[in-house]
Amino acid sequence: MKRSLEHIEYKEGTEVLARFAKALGHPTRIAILKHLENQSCCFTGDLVDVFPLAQSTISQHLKELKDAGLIQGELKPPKIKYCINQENWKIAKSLFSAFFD
Amino acid sequence: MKRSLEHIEYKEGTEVLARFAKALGHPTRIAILKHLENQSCCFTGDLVDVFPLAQSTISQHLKELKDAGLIQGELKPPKIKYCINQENWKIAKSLFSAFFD
DNA sequence: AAAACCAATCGTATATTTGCGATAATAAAT
DNA sequence: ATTTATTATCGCAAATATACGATTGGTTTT
Repeated sequence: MKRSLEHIEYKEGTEVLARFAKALGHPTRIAILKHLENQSCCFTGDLVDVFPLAQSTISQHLKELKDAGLIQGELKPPKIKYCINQENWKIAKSLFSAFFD
Repeated sequence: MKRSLEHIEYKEGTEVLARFAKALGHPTRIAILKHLENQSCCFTGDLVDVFPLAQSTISQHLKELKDAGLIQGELKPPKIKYCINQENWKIAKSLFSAFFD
C-alpha cells in the first residue's frame, strides 16, 4: 500500500471518531447495535437467529464492535452477553454530535 | 467473499447510516470535512498542501466523500471548489443523533 | 469422563480500500 | 495552437474487510 512511513498527525479526536465511524460502517453492525439498544443486551445466538449470516460472521462483527469499544461482552457461561459499552457510547455520541456542529 | 445471493433486508435508514459512517471511517476524510466546516469551501490543492499525501490520494478521498453525498464539487475552472452538501449533511446529522438515542 | 452447548478462532477465497506515480482531461492564459 | 494549471482517473501493489465452513476452547450436564 506504500504507506508513508511516519504517522500523520491529526487533530485531537479525529482518529477516535474515525475509528468509531469505521465500526459503524456496515449495515449489519448498525443493526446489531440497534438491536442492543432495544434489548439492552443479547447473546451471540440471538443475533444468529435474527440475521441470515453464519455464526462465524456474526462473531466477527461482534469482535469488530468490541475492538472499537462500542460493546462489551459479559461471561454468562456457556453464553456471552453483549451489551453496549455505555462509557464509550457516550464518547462516540459526543464526538459525532460535536462533529456535526 | 461468498456473499449470500439475496440482499439482507435492514430497517429503514440502516444502510444509509452505514454508508455515511463508512465514508467517515478514515481520519483523513474526517479531517477534510472538519477543514470544510471551518473554511466553508476549499479546492483540492488546498488539501494537498495541508496533508502529507499525494494529490491522487486526496482526490480519491474527495471522491469517496462525494459518492457518499457528504460533499459536492462546484466547477470553478480550472479548479473545483468543494463544499459540504448541506442537504445530506442534515440527513446524516439526524440519522446519527437518532441512532445515539 | 463423555457429551452437549455456545461462541471464538482459524483457514481460505474474494472484494474493497488505501496509497502511489503516471497519465489523461479540462479550461485559461499566452 | 501551445503551454500552464488544476484535478480526475488509470494501473499497480499491499493491506483490510467480508463471508463461509471447519475447528477449537470453554462450561455445563449427563
